[in-house]
This record gives sequence, structure tokens and C-alpha cells, in this order.
Amino acid sequence: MRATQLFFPTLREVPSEAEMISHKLLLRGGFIRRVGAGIYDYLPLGYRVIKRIERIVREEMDAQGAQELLMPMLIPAELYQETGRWQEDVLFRLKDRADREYALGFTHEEVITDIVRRDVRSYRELPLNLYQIQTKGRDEPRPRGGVVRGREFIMLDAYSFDRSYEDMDLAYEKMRTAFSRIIARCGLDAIVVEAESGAIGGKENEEFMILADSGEDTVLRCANCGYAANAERCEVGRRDAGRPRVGKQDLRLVDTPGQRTIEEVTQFLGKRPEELVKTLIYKAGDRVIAALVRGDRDLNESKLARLLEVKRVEMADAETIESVTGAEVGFAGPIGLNNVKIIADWEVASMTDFVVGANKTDAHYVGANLDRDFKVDLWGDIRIASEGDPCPRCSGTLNSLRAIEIAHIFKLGTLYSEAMGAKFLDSDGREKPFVMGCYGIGVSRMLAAIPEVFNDADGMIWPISVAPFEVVVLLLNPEDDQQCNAAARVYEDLQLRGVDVLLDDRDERPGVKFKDADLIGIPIQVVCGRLASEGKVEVKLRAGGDKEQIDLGAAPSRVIQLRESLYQRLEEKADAVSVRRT
RNA sequence: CGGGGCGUAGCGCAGUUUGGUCAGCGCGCUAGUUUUGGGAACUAGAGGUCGCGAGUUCAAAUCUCGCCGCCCCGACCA
Repeated sequence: MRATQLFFPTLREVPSEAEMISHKLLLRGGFIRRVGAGIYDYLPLGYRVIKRIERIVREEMDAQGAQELLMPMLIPAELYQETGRWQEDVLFRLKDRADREYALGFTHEEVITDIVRRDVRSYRELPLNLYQIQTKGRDEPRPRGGVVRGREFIMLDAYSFDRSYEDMDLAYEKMRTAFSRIIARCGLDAIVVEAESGAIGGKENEEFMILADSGEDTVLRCANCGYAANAERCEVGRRDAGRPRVGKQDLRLVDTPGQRTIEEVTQFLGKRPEELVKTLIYKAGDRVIAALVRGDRDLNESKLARLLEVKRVEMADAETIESVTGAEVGFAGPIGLNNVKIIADWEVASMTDFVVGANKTDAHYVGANLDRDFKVDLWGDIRIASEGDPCPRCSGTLNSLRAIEIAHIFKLGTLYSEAMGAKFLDSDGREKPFVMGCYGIGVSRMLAAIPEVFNDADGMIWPISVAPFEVVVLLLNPEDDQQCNAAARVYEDLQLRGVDVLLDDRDERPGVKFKDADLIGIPIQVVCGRLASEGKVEVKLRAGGDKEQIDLGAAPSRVIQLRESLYQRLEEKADAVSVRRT
């Protein structure tokens, strides 16, 4: 491809819409443009990267025996209604001229299950793994970071169908391998963490996380044993619990007029947040409960819901809180709270002489102690894990890291097949629901995650496997015949040898070409400049290293050698992650 | 949905406090000349419903009200 034929509008200045590094660079490099909030164009360079990522995805999915198909993105309401997901608030809903309802597909469990329930009858047709690469629509509450979280995005979604949980586990492991290899071949290092399953459901699930300070997610990892989990899910180890020490202080009621928040109360009483116990009133199904965590901690609603064996819990409204506590919001406490169940985080068990709300407007208790002043009905791990917390698996501590979630895999079991009546006849002559798994990778998110990790002050640095071009030939002065001839020769030779090469033949000054080449991050650069008069060109890696001066005739072979070694490195990386456990 | 910020030429911004002297600057773009190893110089140009609507006023980018859009933080989230 000649640069004079290529549409890649680069920008010298960063559009003010961008905050994340990858977003700025993708805009500046002419890879993407914004159409609306969370809606983007993929310009030629960006789309080239997308296509190369998709190709890697297809190769690895096919290698694991998965088959590609394509489902609609316009989904009749009835399908989502079958499983109750028509209520999901991320759904983009629309109506046709006859007032029939549809949604844009946001994930396709119902659609794929519908395919399989119609046409798969026997265990002999299993296992089955079907995937698609498709644009999804989700009415995200807050799109972010350009193509990192769009309301429309390209995703690989795969679905496995098996006759048993054992077979599902095998399918899951295969997808785990495929995903690990895909991510490695794209040059990235992922850590696999335990996660919440959210709107997809199912029990076991893992996310593939790319470490990046700008990431939206927090991962906690134990350096000692390797346990890693999304902060939404992460368990907290229990230390020193179950043996409440006796406090020294008597219980005292103190006036705290208008002091409601932890910050206000600590300031007013001259205490630290760790000396308070927060009492949160929640609705769990039709019950109201009180949950206790240390003042500086956050409650994890998913953990609380699991402990109480309900689907979800939600904060009680002001009216409920007032009727339960007999006080205005901001003064709830466990003492004298008789008609609701009290659930406490393990950590509270080791606290003494703490501050709690008094269930009386404008008052708190100080010197509160367990058992003596109130009883806890149920203990559990109900807080959000954070930096420095004890590891739940060993004696180590957890470190907190920021990350971008690039993929998520789920063991669904029979969640969808039962809801939708998708059954097959097993070898024992019985009808059974399919045992399913589902697996997603954010393809367009990968377009952002890669330069988020690989960049420098001059721009992006694409791994060769996904680069928009493998090589760029910089013709510095298109009016110099020797330079032109050298550039044409290298360009044509590389093309003949199957290299994806861009020739910068634009009528621009050398500085512009160097800057653009660096910005768009093509991994191998060949410079045809002054040295052409001596029959030489320069070859350089974008990622760094010296410029090599090479005889014109030898240049294409040298480029191909470099190219092969770059691919080699990525292959080795993929092999390393696919043998390392699963 | 809560909090904060922004909206003036393709991009980045000044001007808004104190209404008039206000349609400006840099980059980019067009033409010409010179230039050609890290975002060239000069000359001459093109380009704007100042987000939209209503109002106040002799006069509105500037003041008032309403609306729309976008970004960031939080909530939420595959």
C-alpha cells in the first residue's frame, strides 16, 4: 500500500475528548473517530488492526474445534423474555413499524440456545462449540476511554454445549487455552482472575486482565500463592477472628448533632475511621437486614447476597431505614436493633471499644463492644477486599492492581438450557438439558488495550501480529531519483515476498514521515534517504534499538529476518501460556 | 442516576467576570516560490448559524431562562 493511496488523517494535537493514552493515540494516528458517545468509526488503519486481531481469534478458536457462525444483531424480544433478561437495563430496545419489540444483541446465549434446541437431538452430536465475531449493542451507563467501553463494540462470543459437567469442564479448558493464546499472540500478558458473573450468570467464571494503571477494574493478587481475583469478587482471608477481645470502655451515648457520614463523625469525635463500625440497612428479598463493616471498609453487595442466599440485595430507602432504626438516616447502629437480623464482617469480630450509630437522631455510642452490647446473628466475609488484606488461600497479603478486562469465560451449566427447554437425548435414553459454557473476548477493546500497554512518547508500538502494516518504507525525498529507486525496490521486493508493507511516498518533509511512522507504530521501519546514493538504506525497529545501515540488495532479506523473529517471539509467548497450567 | 467541567473554523485554544472597540490566535488546509534526515520558510488565500431556542437590550460569543450534546469522577457493568 502506498501512503498516497491510504486514508490516515493524523493529528498533531490531541482532541480534547480523550483522556486515556490509547484513546489519544488512536485518535491522533487516524485509527478511530468518534461519532457519538461510545460510538466510533474504525478508519482504515484501525480496521486493519481489528481484522488482524479477528484473524488470530479465528485461528485459535478453530484450532480448538470451535466453528464460526453469525447470529443476528436484531433479536426478537421473546427470546430475551424466555430467560427474563428482557429486563436488563443495558439492552437497547426498539420497535418495528408493527410495534413488535426487539433488542440489539448484547450477548447471545438465548439465540444460540434456540439454535441448538431446534436442531440438536442426540448426545452423538456433542460436544458442540459455536462462535461468532460480531458487533454488540449495550446501552452502557457510562461509555469510557474511546473504544475501551463503547455502546457498540466488536466481540468474539463462543458457546459450548456438552452432555455433562465433566465435558463442559473440558470445553472450558480448551477455551481458556484458546483465549490465553489469542491474547499472547496479540503481544499482551493477561492474568486470569476469579470474577463476578453479572448479567451472564453461572457459578464459575474467570476474567482475563491486562494490567494497566488506566484500567477500570481492580485486581487483587497474592504474590505468595498467586491467588488473583477481581475486587468485586475477591475473598478476604480470615485472621485473628472469632475471639473477641474485651474492651476497656463503658458504653456511652454521645450527642453528634448532624454528624451522619463516617467522615463527619470521625472528625467530630476525633476518631479514626477504623474505630467506627458502619451499619448499613439493606433489603434482601422481602427481609430487611443490618450489615456491619469497619468504618473505613466498603460492603460488597454480591458477597452479602450470597451469604443470605438471595439473588441480590439493595440499600434500603430512607423510609425503611427510619422505621427500622427509629432515627433519621445516618445514625443506624446495631445496639437495640431488635427486629432485624444483624450480619457482620469477620473483621468486626476483632474490634473493641468502637463507635456505632445510636438509632437515635443526632447521637452515637462510643465504647461499644460485641456480645456485651449487642449480638451478631451471622458472620461472614462481606466487605470489598483492598490493598494489604489477608490472602484467602495462604498467609500472604493481597496487592491491588489496576487492569483492563479483555475477556471473560463462564461455566453456565444448565442455566440457559433449562430456562429455554433445550434438551438432548443421552446414551442412557434420558432427556437432559445441555451443559453450557460461554466465552467472550473484546476485539475492539483489544484495539485500545494493546497501545495502552505498548506506547512511548512518540506514539504507539504495535506488536507485529496485529500491526496495521508490518513494515513501513520511508521515502524521504520523493524528488530524488536514487531514493525513489531504492524505496521502490525494497517496497516491491517485500510485497512479492508476502510482507504487508506501506510505502510512504507522500510529498512531505522527512520529519513528517518520521513522526507519522512513529505515531502509527509500524514495527519495522526502512529509511530510504541520503544513504541511497551509496546504495544503502537503514532498517530500524520501532520498539527501539539501533538503525542498521544495509546494502540495498540485502535489505529485504534483513527485514524478513527481523519480521520472522518478531513473530517467533509472539509464538513462543503463546506456547508458554498454553502449556503453563490451565 | 449523583457530582464536576466543557461546547467559538478540521484540531488545539483566547475572548464571556465588566454587553459595543469582536469574529481572533496557533496548527492544519489551498495556490505560488524556495526547501528536503525528526512535525520547513515566505507571500497570497479559503474556512465560523460563537451547540440550539426563547428572552432582556439601541446593541448579545458575553446577561437571563429552557433544551441538546460531549468529557471526567462516582454509582452500575460481560
